[in-house]
Amino acid sequence: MVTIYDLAKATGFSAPTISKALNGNGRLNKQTREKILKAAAEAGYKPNMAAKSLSTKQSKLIGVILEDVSMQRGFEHPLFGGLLNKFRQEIEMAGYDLLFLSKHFNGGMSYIDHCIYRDVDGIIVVNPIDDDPELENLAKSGIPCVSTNEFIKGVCTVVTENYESGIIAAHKFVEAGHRKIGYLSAPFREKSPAAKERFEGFVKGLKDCGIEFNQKNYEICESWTENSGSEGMKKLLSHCDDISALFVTCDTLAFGAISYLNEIGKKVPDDISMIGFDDDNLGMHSNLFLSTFRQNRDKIAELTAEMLLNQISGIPVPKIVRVAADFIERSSIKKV
Amino acid sequence: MVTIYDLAKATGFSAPTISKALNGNGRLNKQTREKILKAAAEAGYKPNMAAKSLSTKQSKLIGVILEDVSMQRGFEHPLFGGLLNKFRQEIEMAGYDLLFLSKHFNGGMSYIDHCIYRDVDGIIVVNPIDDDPELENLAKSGIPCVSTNEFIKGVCTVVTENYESGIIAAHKFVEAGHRKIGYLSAPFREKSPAAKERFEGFVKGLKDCGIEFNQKNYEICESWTENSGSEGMKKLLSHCDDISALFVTCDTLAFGAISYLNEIGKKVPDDISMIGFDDDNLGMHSNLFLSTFRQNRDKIAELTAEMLLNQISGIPVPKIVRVAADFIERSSIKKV
DNA sequence: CTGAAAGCGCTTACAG
DNA sequence: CTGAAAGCGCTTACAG
Repeated sequence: MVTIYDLAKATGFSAPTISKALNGNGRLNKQTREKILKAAAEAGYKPNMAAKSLSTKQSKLIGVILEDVSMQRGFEHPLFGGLLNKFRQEIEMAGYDLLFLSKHFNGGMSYIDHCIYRDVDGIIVVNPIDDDPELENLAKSGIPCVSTNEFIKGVCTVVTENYESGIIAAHKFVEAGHRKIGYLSAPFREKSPAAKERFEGFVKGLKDCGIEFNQKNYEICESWTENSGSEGMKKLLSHCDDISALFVTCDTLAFGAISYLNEIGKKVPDDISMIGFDDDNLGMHSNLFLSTFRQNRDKIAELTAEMLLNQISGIPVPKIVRVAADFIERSSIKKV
Repeated sequence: MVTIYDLAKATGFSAPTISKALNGNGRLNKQTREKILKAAAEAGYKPNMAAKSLSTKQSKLIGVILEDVSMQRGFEHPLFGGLLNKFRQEIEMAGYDLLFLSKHFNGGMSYIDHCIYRDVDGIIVVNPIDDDPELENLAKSGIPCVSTNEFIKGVCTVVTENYESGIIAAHKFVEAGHRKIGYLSAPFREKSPAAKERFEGFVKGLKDCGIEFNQKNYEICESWTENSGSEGMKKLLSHCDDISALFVTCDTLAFGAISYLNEIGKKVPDDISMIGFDDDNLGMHSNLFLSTFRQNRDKIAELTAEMLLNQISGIPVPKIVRVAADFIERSSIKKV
């Protein structure tokens, strides 16, 4: 391992001068800089991050909170995996590495302790545990923090245009001639606006078309899993109108609903049209038939990275940024 | 931020003594230790990893190489995501964090440079770029290293029992009465034994049953994607016997093959029985009908973590450990 | 059992 | 433009 002292000896300059040359900051004679850079390259000098970190108080580490409690798929989650891939690319270009924050670390550290321990420069909350009280503490800790699709007090966030998507879904159904329309919802959560906003947008969209949403045609599933989609569908059918179309908060639930419908001999879209949300990979093999919304993972990741990096640099950032979802039309909507 | 010097001042002991108490190493008076620990807890002392790392030369960081070139799904890859979830849990209990190694870091660092920069204590190669020359350099670097399902010179590895699985697949088909059997393969790669071993096991399995595998019934796809599965299937059908059963190296290819078969009006398993490999999430919504093998992600992750941690501690580890895959019988095999 | 000294590799003011 | 001094927070021999 070659250090700046080796370079100092080799070039005849002092350690601080080597440091300046390497980091490109401060005034320095052009020739001096070049000589040092050349020596560094020849010697195969690699900076040591621990030393840098200790003296600068910057770890160049971004903490990630990704607790996939709702779907239990961890890295395999349909949205989070893709989002994180892109986010990682973005921050890597700026010299940052990802560090997954954990509560189970080293026999039960809190997120904050983990952050302090590793001196993370910033945090991205991709998917936390519902209403985890630790999150607001994180926000208060002063560590730059940004979330995706999650409202946390004091934390700026990038959120999909759920409301607008709901409106679009309603219009799609109405345009296809549907009038008796149902809604199968994921559970509402205070901090995660998806379920609520999609529903409200949907009701608004129907209203735009002169249709009052009928509460009889509404049901909330117990969680975000496929199974609860099946059960929710069963419950919904037990009290709803003879609906010809159904909007479902997410594809996972939609697939569960479809399974149940198939069980009782009903087909999508012949008997009931359907729109989901997420463009879940799981759907790729239903012969890509479920119309759905695809959250713009790349855009969300880019904006999140930008906002976090700006915060770290002390540049003010907006509290909320919205990103449109793309409607993906496939064959689950029947014209009537 | 409270440091060991603060604790030294508060308790009247010296910094080295504080350090000993905190780390539980070296001889120390029991009361002294207790007094210091109590003071540390009261003051809310958190160790600083950068400082620790600088003086001990241990970062408590495990580098991860995960370049999903073949399927391009990154974190969303069917096997790697799950494997990494579990691996992360294991090493976190030992106080290690994950650090994703990248070639694009900071404008193009090599893996090794990234490792040196962050001083990683060990490396797990989950899925590298095919025949990346950098890998052998990593092995030579002396940093403890372990791979999964990948043969790299000088690196110990945990591999699924591909050969044995191939045998099982053959037996399943034969037991169901099939005689004219085909094989649709992923491309062979020198370092990744999956495709080759599965095929060889399959041929052996047929032989066990007195059936000589007919090379006419064999085709290799161009990559691991669904599309190439469709194309491979098309090619296979252009020259094979009237096969009634087909083993496919992986589910992704199998799904592509099924798509093509459906296109030309053939059904699985009515017209052709099929077994895949991976228990890919993608399959969950084909109503879970494709029989397949599921690699034991948890076991692989546990063993990988154990081997890496042992290596870091200087404990010798075996070169290769094999883990059985579970055959998952669903409804894609028709009795004839 | 405990502490004084030195060091890990780098950077930050501050002089000159 | 360049360097001497000190410091980041912790640990490692080595004395005593």
